Amino acid sequence: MSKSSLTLSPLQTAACCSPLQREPLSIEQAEQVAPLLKAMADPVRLRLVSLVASYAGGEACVCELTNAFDLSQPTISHHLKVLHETGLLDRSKRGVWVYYKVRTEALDSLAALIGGASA
Amino acid sequence: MSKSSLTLSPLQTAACCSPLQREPLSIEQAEQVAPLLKAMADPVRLRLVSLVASYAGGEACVCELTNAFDLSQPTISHHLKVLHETGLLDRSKRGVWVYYKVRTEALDSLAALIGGASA
DNA sequence: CCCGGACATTGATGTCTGTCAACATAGATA
DNA sequence: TATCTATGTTGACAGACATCAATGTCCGGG
Repeated sequence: MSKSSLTLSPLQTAACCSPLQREPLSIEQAEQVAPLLKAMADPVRLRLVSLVASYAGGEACVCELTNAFDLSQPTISHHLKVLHETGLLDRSKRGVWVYYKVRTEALDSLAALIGGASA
Repeated sequence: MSKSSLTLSPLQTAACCSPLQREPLSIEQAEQVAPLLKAMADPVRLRLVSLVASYAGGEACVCELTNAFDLSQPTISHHLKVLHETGLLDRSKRGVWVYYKVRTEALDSLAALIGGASA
């Protein structure tokens, strides 16, 4: 388990490169960024991210999120895990509840990479 | 899947909604945007997009792109098809060659949706 | 100390996807 | 027309993924 290539935060991956349209991505850069986009490339996870962001303080507990979907609790838990492992959501446990929070910097870095033609 | 929901251009999908972090995506919005992200959520396609953008005039012919990868020509053709069908690349045939071009507006819309910096 | 609720993990399953080899098509040229 | 080259299409297959039911874990209250 080579930690070195797996412990990259989204800021290190998405923010590593100049915008897509500015200069070609290297193979390695592309392979680092792709998982981030893959994590967002799911309707449920897209809604999860936007839902979490809409809650007070940009935080939501799993129970609230689970209720917003017509999916089983393990499925939601799985999606949240994906979003957390890619660094798009932060996780904090308070008592019995687990709260997820959007990592704004991560999303901003991704956006800058994709669209930042003028940035 | 009904056809009516598949004929939406990326500008109609990504540009349809306010930024992710601003207001929760509806189920339909999420299902329209996800394919766009899915199209970009592949290392090869990411590099294809950035490569195309880097060529003169933001255009590149398939032969040039194929040479840049260690993949078969049908595979590259497949990826280009995906990117074209989602509206991320424009296609134009000139003589024997086919040129692909980045649709900047599409990428910008996506970026705006994710990062919500520029509204 | 046990029980119930909140969340995660596991194992199974059906579907999607990236890839290639083989074949098809279209345009230029002799 | 015959042929070569550039590109797209098809069929097949292995690996990835979304989902659920069942089970496990952690914690607070009785």
